[in-house]
Amino acid sequence: MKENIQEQVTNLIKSALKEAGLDPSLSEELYLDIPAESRFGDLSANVAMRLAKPLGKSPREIANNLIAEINKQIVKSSLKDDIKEIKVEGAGFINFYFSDKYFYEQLQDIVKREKESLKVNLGEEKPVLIEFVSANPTGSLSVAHARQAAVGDALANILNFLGFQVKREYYLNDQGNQINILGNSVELRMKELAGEKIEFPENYYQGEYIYEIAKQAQEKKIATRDLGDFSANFILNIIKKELDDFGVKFDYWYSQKALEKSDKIQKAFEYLKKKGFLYEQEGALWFKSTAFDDDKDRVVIKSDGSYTYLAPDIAYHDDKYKRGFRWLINLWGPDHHGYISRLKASVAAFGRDPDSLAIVIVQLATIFRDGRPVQMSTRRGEYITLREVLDEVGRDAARFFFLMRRTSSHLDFDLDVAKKQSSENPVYYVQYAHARISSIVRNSTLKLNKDTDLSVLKEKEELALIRKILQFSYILNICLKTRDPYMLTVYLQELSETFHKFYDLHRVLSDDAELTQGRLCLIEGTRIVIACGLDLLGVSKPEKM
RNA sequence: GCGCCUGUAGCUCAACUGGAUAGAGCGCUAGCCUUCGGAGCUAGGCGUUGCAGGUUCAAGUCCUGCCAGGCGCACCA
Repeated sequence: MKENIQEQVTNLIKSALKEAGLDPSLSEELYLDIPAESRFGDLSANVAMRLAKPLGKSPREIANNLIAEINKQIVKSSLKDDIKEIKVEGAGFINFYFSDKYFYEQLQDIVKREKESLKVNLGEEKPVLIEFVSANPTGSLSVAHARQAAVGDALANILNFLGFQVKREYYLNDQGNQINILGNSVELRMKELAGEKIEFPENYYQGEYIYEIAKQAQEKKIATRDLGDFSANFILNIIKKELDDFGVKFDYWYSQKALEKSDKIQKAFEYLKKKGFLYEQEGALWFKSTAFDDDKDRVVIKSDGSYTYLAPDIAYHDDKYKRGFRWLINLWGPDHHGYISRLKASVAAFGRDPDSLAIVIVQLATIFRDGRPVQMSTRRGEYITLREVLDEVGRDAARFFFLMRRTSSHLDFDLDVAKKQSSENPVYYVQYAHARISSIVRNSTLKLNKDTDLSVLKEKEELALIRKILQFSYILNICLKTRDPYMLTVYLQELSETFHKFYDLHRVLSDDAELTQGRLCLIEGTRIVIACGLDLLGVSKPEKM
């Protein structure tokens, strides 16, 4: 693929600034974006407006001077044939209009090299560990976990596509209080099943599935002290199956129990002690997180000698870096946001850049059925599970819906809409575009000729479609910057819409062989991009529906 | 009380690092099937962007205050 045209244009503007005798540092203000409407060109620069004040000149005057300079330079550059026109518009925007030739070349490249042509290497093989879901193995995954799974997996796919070396990890909380309570819950249910009269505490696990585990434990004659592990393992297998059916595969399952058995926590503490970040007070051991922007210091070893949750977590994150990862991404629920500063503090205490740990807070989703929110109560063990959503709407709709809103925003998930097979349902809308294109290509008597002359594509809708196709990598870039795959779902809907509009006005298959060939390439290019986007989201791309 | 998130059309949401006339879908109304998949397309109106100030050439976006909602503030995990 050619050097990114945005970079080239940026460089062009920078050197024009220099030639115009302007302070090069002013170009720091420079930025380009793709205008919302194509009537403002394909790329738009706002430098002139940024420079108006420091230079004491009007933005349009500056813009005109810059354009004159750019025009001089462009003749010598490789952009000569790619840019058709540069205009000052509005308050002083410098708008670049790409040539049709540029569009045809790019489209041809996509049709020929398919997915490979869409890749942009931004990650430079940087090893990234993305940790998500990490739910305690004490019950089925909830919709909150489901959303994290969808977001984490799609984000991992996107980063991988952009050239990062991504691994997915699930931190397994297989030891501690919750597991003990789980074991006790099962023990009590076993007694109940055996006919004993019991009183079941409120903080025990209330769900029906505890009976099922109790039955199994009875049959297998599990010793009482092993009930916690047995139950956790039993549930873990359920979770693994749920994730598998959701299409999410983890590279690593990191056991907290194994971590605590190792000497990693002691080693980490020794280091922190040496650096003076640990101290004793009131019989407990404290981590001096206030040295790194935390509100207060945090206990790591309680006065009864046991670890707090933070202790293994400090060692765990130290270990992530020691395993060679240079960028850590954690997906957490909103209830954990107060935990961010102390974990980042621990990263900083090891002398690492706290920004190399990114915490993405995944907001909750509310499930709607028949137009009303479905009430949940974790206390009674009543909550909508990933399994139920999967059974009800299927994997594709579930994954797409969980990604449809910005990750940091609350999401309303309407089960009734997710089940609909109409334009109301965005998943079907996008998949339908893919299936429709597949069908046309299948029905064509002419075989797709990837070398055909694309300059037959002159209609407004055809060029609009190419323009949209070419925005794909720009969109992935936004996903990277925002660490959020959601923009891709918006883009795929827009791309599908642009395609449907084209389709409605123009016939692909006609008596005109050259036009037919050109349009076959156009829709095939569209299909390749949609397919690639759906792959990244973990949604299937049907050729027939 | 302190901290984080949210507040945009009747509803669900967009608006990418501040950028051009704040956009989509649903719902409502009226159209488009002898043609490649109608699971599609076209047209119609819906706004004091919670309120009040401020910064800026430019504010839904940034800052301050207030109002409303959600979440968090453990020697729980």
